[in-house]
Amino acid sequence: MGRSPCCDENGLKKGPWTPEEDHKLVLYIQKHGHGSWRALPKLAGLNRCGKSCRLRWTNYLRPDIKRGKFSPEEEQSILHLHSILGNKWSAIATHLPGRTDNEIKNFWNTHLKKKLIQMGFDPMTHRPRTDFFAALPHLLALANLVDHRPSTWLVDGLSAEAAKLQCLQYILHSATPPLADNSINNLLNSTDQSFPSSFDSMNNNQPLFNTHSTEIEVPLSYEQPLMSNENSSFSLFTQGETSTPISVLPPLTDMSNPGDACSTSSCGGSAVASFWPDLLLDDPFMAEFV
DNA sequence: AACCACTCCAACCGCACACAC
DNA sequence: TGTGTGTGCGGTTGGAGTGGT
Repeated sequence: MGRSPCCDENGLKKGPWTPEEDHKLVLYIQKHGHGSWRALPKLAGLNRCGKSCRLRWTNYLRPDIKRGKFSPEEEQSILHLHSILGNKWSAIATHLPGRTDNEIKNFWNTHLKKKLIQMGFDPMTHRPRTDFFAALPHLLALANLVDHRPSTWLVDGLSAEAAKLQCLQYILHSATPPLADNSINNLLNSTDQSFPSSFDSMNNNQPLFNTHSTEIEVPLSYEQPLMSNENSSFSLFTQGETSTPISVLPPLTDMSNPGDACSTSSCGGSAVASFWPDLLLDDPFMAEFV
């Protein structure tokens, strides 16, 4: 099972195709079909390898290829299919008539992937990013809230330490459900190209994640401006399937620029660790975070 | 006008798999 | 079963195009 040597052969032309080459290839395939790609170049009078001919035909010269910008519907389809299939470009292409896998791949890499990253989503999982630096400002903000919260704000029977742990669990857990496609598309279709981060949603006192459903809720601020401060309380923290509220946090008012959290020395490991109970530090996985 | 940085996409590369012998 | 060939696929790259200074 060796590699095809066709592209390694000397004397074969590489690089951009000329109109004459295109014409020869189209003429030959229209007349004879492509048959064996390896044999085709010689038969068609082309100084190219078969692989190059196949690529040129399937990605550019095929008569059923649709060219031009991707429509919003196509964009939505790609997002949906990618969330299911991953980087299976050829499989995605079969659902988009007239589009090639290469075209879809390029569109993904140059547009959609960047949009998702800009929005704070992992383009591979379609979930909010859970890496340390993305999660850290959440952790710091919530840890601060709990630390400075009067005890009456906590549900009876739960210590502040337990609440902190549940905060962390909530943050990490809330990132696990797949992002609903309509949520992604609502974000992508937003006229504001500077997509808000999850912190913006927190500034507007809107929960980014709905803990009672498997879908992530699109904050109202993404779709329409908030009319007032109604619904200003932070969402209930729930614990697994019991959905038992463990605390209700008031609006976040001290996060005018939470993204700056990592630019200060307070971002250091020891400072972060001081917020969390020792049991977190004992856990090898959690120790990675603190 | 010249230069630079950045974007975009056509084309290439190399791996994996199916199949024939 | 092992080997060679043909093809498909996903990742990567080079250069043309574009916009900013």
